Amino acid sequence: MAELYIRVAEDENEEPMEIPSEDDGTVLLSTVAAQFPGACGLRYRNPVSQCMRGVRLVEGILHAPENDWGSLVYVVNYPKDNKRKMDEMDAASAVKMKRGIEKTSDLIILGLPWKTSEQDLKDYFATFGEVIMVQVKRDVKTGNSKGFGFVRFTEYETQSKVISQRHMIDGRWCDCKLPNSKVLEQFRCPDEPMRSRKIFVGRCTEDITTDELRQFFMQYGEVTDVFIPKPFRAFAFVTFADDQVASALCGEDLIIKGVSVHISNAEPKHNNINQFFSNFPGRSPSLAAMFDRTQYQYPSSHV
DNA sequence: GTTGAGCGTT
Repeated sequence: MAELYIRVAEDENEEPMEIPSEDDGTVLLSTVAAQFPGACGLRYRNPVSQCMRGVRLVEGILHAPENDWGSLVYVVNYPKDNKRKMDEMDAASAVKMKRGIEKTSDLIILGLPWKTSEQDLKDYFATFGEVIMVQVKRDVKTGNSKGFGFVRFTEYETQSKVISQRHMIDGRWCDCKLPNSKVLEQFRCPDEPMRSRKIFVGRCTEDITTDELRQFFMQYGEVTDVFIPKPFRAFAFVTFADDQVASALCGEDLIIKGVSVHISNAEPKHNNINQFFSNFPGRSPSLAAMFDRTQYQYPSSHV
């Protein structure tokens, strides 16, 4: 079935290097990157059409075309360009390309019946468009639903439609909204440099390993470190070679192994507007947003 | 074993 090694080169005309595959026939992007630092994927020339084709990449795992790598030579992709050395602007724009102009967010679903399951949610919301994540928040001890959950769609249009109306789910009216955390982030200045190469990955589940985090985040840029505190505390740190990659990811919700993790600055504890305003019951998002903006009118050297 | 406004085990 699967070959032990596949042939990979920086360029179609260069001498290929043999790279080992996994037992299931897939190839880890990290294995490719071990030989070609900064690699973010593979492509190959389709012998029939003579066009270049991309190799499927899912969460750091490269999948053989038609279940067989064959003896083709696979060419390494680098972020944005074929250039091994990307400049700083390219690093940031490569990430921005990935998230698009109108990015989708997790939506909070309020008012769920206690009995509603994740499958129920998926079945219901799939009638609006492709669903990539659903969660029902539960009591960790009892497993009982807390009556709210989250959903994420592929298409921004689907998200807009879902927000615009009420939803009858299992006999109760429910509301879908942007979570408060997102409302504040909307006003975050995306070009504000962070100067840190390290990101905080919140809402991790215990089954996500350092290897999986590394393989997942490699698609955005070269990963130099992954740290998961022990004992388990539901978060991790990932460090990139390039601070602009880290900066561009901040505020994102990314889906790893079906769970929505939240990316933020790695050292926000003392300077977190979100937490500051969450101390006020009846807090005003617009007030928070104004405060947020004033933060960015000052040079960040004193922060 | 209950409940019905909220905000996701930093």
